[in-house]
Amino acid sequence: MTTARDRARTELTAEILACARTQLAEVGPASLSLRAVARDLGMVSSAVYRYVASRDELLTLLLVACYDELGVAVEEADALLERSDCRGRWQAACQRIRTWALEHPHEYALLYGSPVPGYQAPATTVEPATRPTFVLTRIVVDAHVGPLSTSPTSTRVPVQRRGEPDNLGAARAFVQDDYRGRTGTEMLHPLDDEIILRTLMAWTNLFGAVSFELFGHLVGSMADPAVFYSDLVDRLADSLGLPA
Amino acid sequence: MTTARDRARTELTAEILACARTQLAEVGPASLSLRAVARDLGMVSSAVYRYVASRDELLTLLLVACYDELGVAVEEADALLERSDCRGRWQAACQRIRTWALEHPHEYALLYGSPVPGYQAPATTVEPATRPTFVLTRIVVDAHVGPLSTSPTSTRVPVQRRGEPDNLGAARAFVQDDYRGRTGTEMLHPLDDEIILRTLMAWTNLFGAVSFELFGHLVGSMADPAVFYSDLVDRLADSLGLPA
DNA sequence: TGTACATCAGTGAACGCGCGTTCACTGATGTAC
DNA sequence: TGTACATCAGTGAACGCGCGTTCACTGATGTAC
Repeated sequence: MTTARDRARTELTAEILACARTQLAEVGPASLSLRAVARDLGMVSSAVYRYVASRDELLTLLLVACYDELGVAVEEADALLERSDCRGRWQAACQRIRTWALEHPHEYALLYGSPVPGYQAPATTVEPATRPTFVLTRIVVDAHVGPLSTSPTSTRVPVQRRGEPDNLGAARAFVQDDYRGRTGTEMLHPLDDEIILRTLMAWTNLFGAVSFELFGHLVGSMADPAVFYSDLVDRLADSLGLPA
Repeated sequence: MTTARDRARTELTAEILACARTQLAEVGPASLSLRAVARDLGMVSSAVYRYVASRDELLTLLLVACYDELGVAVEEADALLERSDCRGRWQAACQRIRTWALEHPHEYALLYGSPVPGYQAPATTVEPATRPTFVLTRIVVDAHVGPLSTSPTSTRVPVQRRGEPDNLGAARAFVQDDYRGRTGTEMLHPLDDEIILRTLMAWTNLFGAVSFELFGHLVGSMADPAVFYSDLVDRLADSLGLPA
């Protein structure tokens, strides 16, 4: 049975998180303070400890919340397009990453900027962190080996050569696990290592470009970062073999 | 005339900077404190103000020092190879960026991570910041339009089309200014916009990959980030048309 | 339905710590005659 | 060369601020008989 206390508790926990989100958006992750959150909510600082064990736990909650928010945003952008329109989906997802970052610079910095000093993210954050990335990989999978693919066997030369240590095993397993989880079946033929590698390159390039723009490194190098980013997204789509 | 006071002053200023560098390397930019520097040097905290106007000025000095250090490291790595060996130089420069970052994670975070809360970098830092990047662009210039180039006219289609706003003007001007500064002459024919754009993409990709590795985002995606990075560097060299 | 007890939210004070910056002062190092 | 003055390095105390976390306590909300 859910009592009034229970309801108040879940409500206040939510309020604390919301207030911390506002804080984060205003001052950034490093300056986030439990006391400030308490002040904003009109409580005494020690009262917050009824809801959150420590500042680090609050940071963890924020980390998860932000990864989820970005993940949802990218998923929704992807879902607006026809499933078969892989290039459109790619563009939408990539653009959403950038717009979300520009709308939430401090949150983006928490997720993809320098680690917060003295804070170690626990394992809880690993799964939410994969969420935005999986949207990208799914689009690539759909284009190449998914139900949408018209070219079941790839003509590209895999990067993985006999005798070389397997550097991409983890990424391959990730993609396959996700596919199994979504479809309930195994992938008919695995994604080329060549495509996996290009996806990883595209992934680092996208976030690298967004970080550079957000952290001010593109100033003086180009007139409009948006134009550069769109170009980048298209060229990455080309390199990933996404049909136009 | 240089008095004993003068010598002591320049020495102590250097010691303060060195101590701040050590501090930075240990605790990161956000936790850097004037008082801690003073403590380490055995002075009282207010004494530091004889040498440095404020914490922000100290941060600026560090920013410049680190950009210079990385710049020198990359320049030296580049200089070890034959000037005509553009691909080798590219590999050496790119690898040096990564190794420097791994050796100096907190310094790298100061340069390329989240902005320090409450700190605005002044214009003084702009020029040192270009130093590592220029090494990369010079290699590309040498390969395409410099004295080493054997193909004076490019066959690539420029990105810039009539009627489109000129997004890469700043980058083009930068490259030309640098060339003029180095050689005293104008470039015979300008670098293709296509190549400029690819250089910018490569640039964001390199630092994106290094940041992702350093900030923990590659964990679980690959076995060995070094292998991935080497692969990335080679592929970028390909895309930039650097001869093998 | 009413009473006795247990649970828990929130208070207020305190601990111990750190920070950047200012300011009046001492004493040593320089400079000008 | 010696004296009078100016410059400047470094001291020590203080201001005012913020932080995370603990703890004994009050009072309201729940629960069990």
